Amino acid sequence: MSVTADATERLIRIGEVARGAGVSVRAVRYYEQQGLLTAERSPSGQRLYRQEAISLVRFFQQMFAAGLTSRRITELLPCWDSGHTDAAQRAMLRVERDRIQARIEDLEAARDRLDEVIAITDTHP
Amino acid sequence: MSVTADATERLIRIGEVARGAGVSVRAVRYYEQQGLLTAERSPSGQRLYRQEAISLVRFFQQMFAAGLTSRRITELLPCWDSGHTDAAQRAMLRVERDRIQARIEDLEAARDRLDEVIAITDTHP
DNA sequence: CTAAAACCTGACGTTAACGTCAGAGGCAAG
DNA sequence: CTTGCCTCTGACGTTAACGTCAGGTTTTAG
Repeated sequence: MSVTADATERLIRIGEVARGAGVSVRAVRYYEQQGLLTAERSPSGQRLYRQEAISLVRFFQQMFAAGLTSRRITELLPCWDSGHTDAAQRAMLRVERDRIQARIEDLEAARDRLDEVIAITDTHP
Repeated sequence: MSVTADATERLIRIGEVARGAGVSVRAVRYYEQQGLLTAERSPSGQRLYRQEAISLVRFFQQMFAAGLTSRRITELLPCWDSGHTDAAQRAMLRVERDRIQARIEDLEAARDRLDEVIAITDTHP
């Protein structure tokens, strides 16, 4: 599962990446601008992506949803872009994991709070 | 547990509310501006709050953390401000509860994703 | 009485992840 | 060849919950 380009791989344009991942074309360009995604260019200047880009964008969306910033994601990209990680990166991974876990617990508390209100308003309309 | 003011209740100023709830004074003023919180005024114009305001602000924070907007919170306030709720409000409560639940599941998926990466980078440094 | 601390009302600044618009070029079909 | 869709590069607009600063009044501690 090499990450390096295969000369025979079919390259796709930005619209196909966007549709495939369920985001806007603008978003894909934004990811490139933030250093999350790189693309080759056709002679005329159009961006050309490998298939992998689609799942990568989906992954970005998932991390965004989890509250990570594009900056943080950029810093953590080497962790699965290559097998090479240092201690600092592994530490950052755990920090983010724990941050997500904490947010989950906050949300569960909020949900339980709303459940109480719902129970009261249902019994007591 | 009436919500109406008790003439003998000790009123507090905005700073005490902010410290008590762990937010900024600016935030408390913002909540008033958004219609989340009301205050009496002293003759000189200073805001005076009942003790209840502190737990109310804490509750706002919890709902903000859960992704509710101040607008949504305003719409749902009658659900526990008074015992009087209509069907539309109870429906909104459930919509928000389900939204939170969905976010929890998204975050759990993101957390599990990071756990995988952590496992790999730990075994495979 | 005085100085510090707290409060007041505007009103502009911040941040992140895009949306949206303008103007111009590129590409497959008929 | 031209029609229609896709893509390009700027560059300004959006949103939510405040931060922050200015300039002035009020309350409190000593």
